Formats: sequence, structure tokens, C-alpha cells
Amino acid sequence: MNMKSRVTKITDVAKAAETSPATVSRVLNGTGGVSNDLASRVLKAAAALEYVPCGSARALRRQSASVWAAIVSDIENPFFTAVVRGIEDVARAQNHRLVLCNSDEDLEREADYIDVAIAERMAGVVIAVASDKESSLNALTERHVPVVAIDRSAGRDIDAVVVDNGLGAEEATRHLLEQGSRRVACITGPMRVNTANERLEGYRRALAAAGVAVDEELIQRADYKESGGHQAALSLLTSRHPPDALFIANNPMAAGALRAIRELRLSIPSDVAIVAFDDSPWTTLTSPQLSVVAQPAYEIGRVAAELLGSAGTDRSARTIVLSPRLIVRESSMRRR
Amino acid sequence: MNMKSRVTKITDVAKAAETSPATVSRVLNGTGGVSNDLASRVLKAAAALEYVPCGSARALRRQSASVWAAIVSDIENPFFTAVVRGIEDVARAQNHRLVLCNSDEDLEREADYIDVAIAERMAGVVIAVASDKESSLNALTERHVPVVAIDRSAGRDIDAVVVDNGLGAEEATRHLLEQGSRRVACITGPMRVNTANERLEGYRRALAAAGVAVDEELIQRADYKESGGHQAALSLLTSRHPPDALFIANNPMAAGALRAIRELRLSIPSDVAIVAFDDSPWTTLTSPQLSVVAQPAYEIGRVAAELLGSAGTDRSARTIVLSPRLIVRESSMRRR
DNA sequence: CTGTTAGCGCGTTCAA
DNA sequence: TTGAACGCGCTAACAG
Repeated sequence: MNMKSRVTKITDVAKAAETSPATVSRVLNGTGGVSNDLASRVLKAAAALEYVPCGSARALRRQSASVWAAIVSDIENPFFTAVVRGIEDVARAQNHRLVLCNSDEDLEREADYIDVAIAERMAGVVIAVASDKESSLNALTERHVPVVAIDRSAGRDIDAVVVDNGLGAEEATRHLLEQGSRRVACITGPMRVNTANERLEGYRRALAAAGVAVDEELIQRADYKESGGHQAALSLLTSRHPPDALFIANNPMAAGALRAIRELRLSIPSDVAIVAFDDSPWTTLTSPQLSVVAQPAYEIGRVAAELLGSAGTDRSARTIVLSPRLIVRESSMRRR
Repeated sequence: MNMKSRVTKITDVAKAAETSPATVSRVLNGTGGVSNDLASRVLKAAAALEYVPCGSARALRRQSASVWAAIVSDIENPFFTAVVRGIEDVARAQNHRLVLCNSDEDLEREADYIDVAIAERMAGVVIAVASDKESSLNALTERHVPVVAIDRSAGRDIDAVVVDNGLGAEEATRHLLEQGSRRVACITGPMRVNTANERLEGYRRALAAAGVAVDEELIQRADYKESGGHQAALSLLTSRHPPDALFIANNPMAAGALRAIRELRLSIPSDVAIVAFDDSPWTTLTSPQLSVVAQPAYEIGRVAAELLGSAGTDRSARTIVLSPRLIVRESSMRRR
């Protein structure tokens, strides 16, 4: 028994089909004219031998692979998994494979995965940058790898699909004020992420429009993760002048805040009303159900992937802005 | 201006460092002895030129890449995202990159991704198979690609890291019976997935041990997804002899069941008690909090990755069985 | 310790 | 319509 691992290659198929490697290549790639019976002989041989073309050799020769990468900042955030669905569906339709990378809001990991995308000569990258200031994206653009930013814009020369974060935050905050909250707090993300800043700006605008002075102590920065939201909410709600409403800038932090509220035995919305950014499968499972600013996540992924697919023509960068939608449920409805 | 996209390659670095490609290769891979100053010259040149070695060429030459793939059956299931965390951490420690693929419980997609793993000459694959009966895993094993199955075992000749599903299900069901439930229903997954069958078996065993006859109408098969759980729960709870307790075999289906219960305006646990397989971030956010059979998800990923990393030696396949843990919260505590 | 040479498997010329 | 020859970028084997 021969332990040597033999992988069938193009010459094996050629031999089996009694023809040349060049012809096998032509048949399998649909290029050039090959007579019908020769083609079918090749196909049969390839199937019989379970031939899978070597992506490395192919990429080396063609100077690009057919794989797309999606680099997201938090694979546990349902928003991103929904976006990925959208990307996947388009990728499959265009005969691209999609691989997913989780940067975990970490710039170093993000840079690592960008290197992978370069090293593997990936055909395109969809990315939710961990920071719009210090990303390593230029490594991709310099090498002319098509890039589309999602959720968070990443500079003027890069295609992006985002929502109007300011608008969503503004509507959410205004809604809380209209429900009679007097002290609305804001838990937002890190400064290096522009969505965090835009959502904070929207919050400020809503207060300003309502003639309410901003109490800077009601503004907390956290890390966009569950634990950060938990901490921020605890700190806010146990302060000397606690808020009576919370606008929370993403879904994992909302989960953390709910945990904090539960621990403090506060009730929603009577003690503290809540609106959070991003819808997710569990927001209708809580009691009370969570009011949210929903983003069209699947749509974002779909559009981003289509942008990626149409790259190559050297048109200037496009930013597509979709609209968020305020969904009022129970957590923000004050009982009169 | 020259529009041609020039990517720096190893010869460029060699030229800049005034040496040969072979030496550059040796320095960058830490093989063989290279004098200190030559090495530092190479390193400097590589950094200056932002050189990223071409993974395709390298894989072609070495006949294997350093990328691992994780193929999971549902990227939206928090259980799998937690597993992935565990894999990721080990992968990084061993200097492997990890890419994630979502088969979505679809055999065809799974087969596609297995082809990708083969084509890209991935160094290893961790997989939660969509079916233990009809998977295309043999394509990998034939080609000697190291494979570790997670969550669901995939045949006797393949390493696996799983939990004792029968035991977990049995404990959950016994607990429901002990709390006074008389008619415990079971919502489990598709027949092609062995966890679904094992969890059902555990359920049956618990009933048998308690001397309760199994009512086959209380057993529902669904697709392991939210919508399937919703449907199954609706059908069960609106039947002529509805159950007074539900054992649900995974987390997304539990979410669906909770939605159904809410729609029917039933209350938990007085009308219907619940225990679900898999813990997740939202299970403590619901009212009442959900009792679960928790799997050590991160640990599963970690162990699987370590198994993958230690592959190569042709030892026989190992199956590592970890223990699930029943976490009793409010959804299963009957008030007397 | 360093450089030269050859070839991994494929797609793409070019010639027949 | 088909086949032969070449080279993509890298590393392993061999020379020096």
C-alpha cells in the first residue's frame, strides 16, 4: 500500500481523457472552442478522478483568486451575521466563495487578516473597519484589491455602504424625549469608530432641538461589547443623578445594559426607558420588548457585495447611504 | 503614470537587500542560518517594500497552506460563534489563519466549501457537518487533509469533539418531570443530524426511567432554525392535548418557540415549562430567564483546534466527549 | 553561510 | 480545434 498522498492534477485528467492539459483547462474554464465529444470526455474524466483544480496554482497563474473575504469587527453581533448573509447570497450568485474573518474590534487582528487577503490574492474584500483612522486598508488599495466598507465608512476613496447613523440616533433620542424622559443618557462606542461618533452626534442634535442642555456625565463611551455596555449602564444608573432613559449605540451593549438593569432591579420603562441601535433575534424575546433603531442589515450586505462585484472599472468611490428605521416596542413606551 | 499594478515580490526584496531570493526566503521563514547583518538587511528591505509573501506561490511550492477553515452549519447560532472563538485563539497561537464558512445546514453549500478547502490546500478543517450520513468529508480525508468534527460526530475514522447529548437531554427532561410536568414535549432537529437524534434519545430515556409512556405526538422534528422552532411550538401548543413542558434541542429553535408562546399569550412556566439546549447571551435577558443545557462551547473549539494542530501523526481517530451542564433558571421552575 | 537551479500545477501564449 | 512550451512566485536541493 502506497502511503504517498497523490492528488489528481490536470495532467492526470488529460491522460485519462487522452488529450493535453491545455484542453482540460479550456474545458473546465469554458474558454476557447473544444469539440463536444472531447469536452465530454474531459468532463467525465474529471468527475471520475474527483478532480479539484488547485487554487494556488490557478491564482498564481491568473494573479488573482475567486475568493472574497468579509472582515467583520464582531462575529457575535447579530447585525454582522445578518450582513454576512447578504454578502454570501450575492457571492454565490457571482460564483465567488466567501470566507469570513473576525477582527474582534482589534486593529492588529484586522491587519493580520488584511495580510491574509493580500497573501491569498483574494478577489475582493468587504470590511467593517475596527477604526476609520488607523486601518491598514491602504495595503489593499495600493495593490488594487477591490474593497467595500460596510457599516463604517473608511475614507473618501473607498466604496461604502452605511446607514444614516445620525438620523437614526436623533429619531431614537427624540422619541425618548417625547415619551417624557427628562434625563436621556447615551452609551456609545469607541472614538476610533465613526458610527459611535455619528450616533453620539445624532443624540446631541435631538437634545439641542428639544432645547435640553447636554449633561456630559450622561454620555459614556464603551467598547461596543456586552461587558462594556454592562459597565457603562451600571455606572450611569448608580450615579447621584441617574438617567431616566438610555440610548444605546449597538446591540451587544444593549444586552449588557439590560443585564445591569436586571441586577439593579430597576424596571423598564418606568424607571428607565430604552432604545438601542440594531435589531436582533432576541429583541422581541425580552420583557418588555426592546425598542430599536433597525438597520437593513441583509440589504447592506447585498448592496456591498454588488458593489464589490462591479468593481474593476476605475470609477470614483461611491458611498451608499441606507435609512435606519425606528421600531417602537415596549421598552420606550411610558405609561401615563 | 503607469497604471500597471506592481506587487512587490521576493526578487524585489532580494534586489533591495542585495542578495538572492533564497536568502530572503530563509530569513522570512526562519529556516537555515543567515548571518545577522544580512538578515537585518533583508528584514529592513521587506518592511520598506511592504512585502507580503504570495500565499499561492508558497502553497504551490510547499504543497499546503497555513490557513485553517471552520465550516459551521449556522453562523447565526451563538453556540457556533462561541466555538469559533475557541478555534481562533488556538489558531493564532499556532500561527494559523482561520477562515469561516457558513454551510447553513445545506449539504450543497457544505460540499462547495469542502471543495474550497481542497482547492486552496488548506492546512486543516474543523467542521460541524450538516449531515453525518451524506457529508462530502471523504473528499478531505482521501486527500489527507486533517479534519476535526465538532458538535456532531462524522464517522468513526474522524477526530471529533462533542458533548454527551443524550445525557444533557436526559437531565433536562428529568428535571422537567421532577418539577411536576406531566406532558413533556420534545422539539428536535432533522434526522440527518446525529445531535438531534441523540437528544431525542436522551428525552426518551428520561421518560422511560420515570415510567412515563411516550406520546409520539409530543415529538416534533424541525430544521434547527428559528422558524422551525416557531412552527413546531405552535403546532404542539394548539393541539388538542397540548404539552405542559417543552424540551427544545437547540437555541435558535428555542427563540422561535418563545415567540410562539408569546403569540399564544401563554405564560412560562405555569402554562408551559421550558428547557433548551445551548446557552446564549440572550437566555438571561428573557422573562422568565431560560433554563438551559449549556455546552462548553469555547472549550469545544479550543480542544478541536488543538486536535487539528497535533494531526499528522497517523494515530487512529479520537472522539473527545465533554460534559454538558444543566443550568436551572426560571423557565422550568414550577411554583407550587 | 550564500547563490544558483529546478519545479510545484496551472493558464496562456504560439504554432500546427 | 488541439498540443507544446513557457512562466507565475516561491522554496528545497544542490554547489560553492
